[in-house]
Amino acid sequence: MDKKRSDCPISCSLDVIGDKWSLLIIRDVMLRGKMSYSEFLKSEEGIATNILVSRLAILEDEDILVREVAPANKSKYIYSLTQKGADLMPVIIELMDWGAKYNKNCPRKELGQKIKKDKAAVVRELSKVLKNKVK
Amino acid sequence: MDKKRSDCPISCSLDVIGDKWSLLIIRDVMLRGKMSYSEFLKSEEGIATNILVSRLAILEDEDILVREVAPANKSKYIYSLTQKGADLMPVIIELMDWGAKYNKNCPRKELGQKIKKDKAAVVRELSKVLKNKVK
DNA sequence: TATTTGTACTTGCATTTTGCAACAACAAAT
DNA sequence: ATTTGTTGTTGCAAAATGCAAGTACAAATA
Repeated sequence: MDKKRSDCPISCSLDVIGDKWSLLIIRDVMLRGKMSYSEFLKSEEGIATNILVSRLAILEDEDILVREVAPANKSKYIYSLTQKGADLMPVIIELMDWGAKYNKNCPRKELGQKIKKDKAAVVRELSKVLKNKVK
Repeated sequence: MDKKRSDCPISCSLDVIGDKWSLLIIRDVMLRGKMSYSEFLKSEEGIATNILVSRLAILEDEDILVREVAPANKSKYIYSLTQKGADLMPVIIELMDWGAKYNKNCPRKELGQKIKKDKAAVVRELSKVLKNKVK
């Protein structure tokens, strides 16, 4: 890890995930069931290959993601959330809520609607789901 | 604003505040009562002057902060949160909680303890407080 | 067996952002 | 008249990002 700018917990969090890409990878794993390099590459935002490699390495190094060889295909890797990674879920949910509220071109889909109606319930349910997937 | 990478609300949020500095400025205004360029400069993370100027301009442009001439001193500016800026509070709280949970050198202070005990209450109370300060 | 496809990268280079240090404009205070 | 405080600007170096092409190697296909 880079050296920290301060001991403020917000600053510490941003030291790790304060960029335009890391949380999109987390989103893909957490909410879209994506698990591999090639799936992340396909996301509509269009991350570059070198950035993706670099971010995956950082996220693994920070114990946010875990990398394992795919059982079905030895030349494939599978990325999963750790508990630390899963604990970013509320951050993701809040970013989604704020983004949907202030961007006209971001229509709320099922999850967005549910968040607007009862955010706490969404967080509770997702927390349960993720707990069973965590590595 | 830059052009958006996608219509995903998370991606849209990160387009605006997905960097290492913006949310620290918001933190200073939201939680530390800071209101001016020179106060932001003093924060322990040590933001550079050109970055600070650039971020303040973006945050103002995005209607997250409002800049006004200080009543007491015409050569001073005062930055305040808009409702859109204040609505970032839950994001900040979640980042604080996550950062405190996973960084040993980030001891929870009063607010951190309160968040750990009853996050929803903190969000509710802060939301009330901020509503009275919003420009 | 030879070739193609899929998957996960690496490399090189241009562009953009960040970091650092010094300097500038201007009002208020001394 | 000079100093201090406040909000910047400028120049340059370093780091991060973006883009395009190439590589390594296992699995699938012909």
